[in-house]
Amino acid sequence: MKQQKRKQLEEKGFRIGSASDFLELIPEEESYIEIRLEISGLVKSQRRKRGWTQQQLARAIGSSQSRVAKMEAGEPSTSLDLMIKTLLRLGVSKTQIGNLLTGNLNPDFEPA
Amino acid sequence: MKQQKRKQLEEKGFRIGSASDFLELIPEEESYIEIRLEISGLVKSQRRKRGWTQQQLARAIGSSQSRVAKMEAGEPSTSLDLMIKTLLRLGVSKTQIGNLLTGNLNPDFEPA
DNA sequence: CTATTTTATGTCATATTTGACATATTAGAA
DNA sequence: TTCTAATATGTCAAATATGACATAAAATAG
Repeated sequence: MKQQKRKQLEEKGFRIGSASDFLELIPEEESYIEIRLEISGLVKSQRRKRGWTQQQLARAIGSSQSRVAKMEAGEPSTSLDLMIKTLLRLGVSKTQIGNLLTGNLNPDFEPA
Repeated sequence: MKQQKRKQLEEKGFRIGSASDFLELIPEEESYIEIRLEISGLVKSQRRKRGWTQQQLARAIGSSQSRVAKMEAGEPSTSLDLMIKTLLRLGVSKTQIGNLLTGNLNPDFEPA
């Protein structure tokens, strides 16, 4: 029942293309949403790691608590740009963000 | 003369914070722009690798040639979201995007 | 070189994102 | 439990991104 997943995403506000006959997400759409969710998840985990409230983080990036909540929920109303800026403000490096996407568990890993 | 760099970015449309006394970009702003430029650079190189014109790529993502040009130039008027969607449409994987950010030269590298 | 294709740049109406705010829900402590 | 801090959810005006279009500049043939 892929219909379920599709509905959930659309309720969240994602615009999903008509895709295949079985109404599955095409791989690109899956990957795109996956990337957003991983990034937003990192925002949440890093904020917590630093013991900050959403309110504190919001001030640090010149935004509001509700925006941070939406960002951490991966809502489509928040951009990857804002998420990346937020991660950087949290002290997360470009390399760490890269490692998140490659699936490497060690955030500070660097290839030879 | 960091002033120069700052001016160039502002002419391009980037909004730069007041930053330090020497009007340098704070590290986060540097990193953010760096990330955007690396991503946009990958769009350009991958499009070329596939022998596509900007017009062709534009059609593939439901956009326009001018938007692709701006994206490849890393102009602030184009979002990371659009760049990522574009890369995925070009067949670039999440892992490859990650490797770009970690600085790994081999796009298909995966850590043990 | 000239013609043709490709890419860059500027503008604009529309669409989406944004911070701010109110308020609901949840988590955690006493 | 009740009280309180934290987080989630909904709305909205302002800010920003977007596709489309025109046209300039640059690249590439021929």
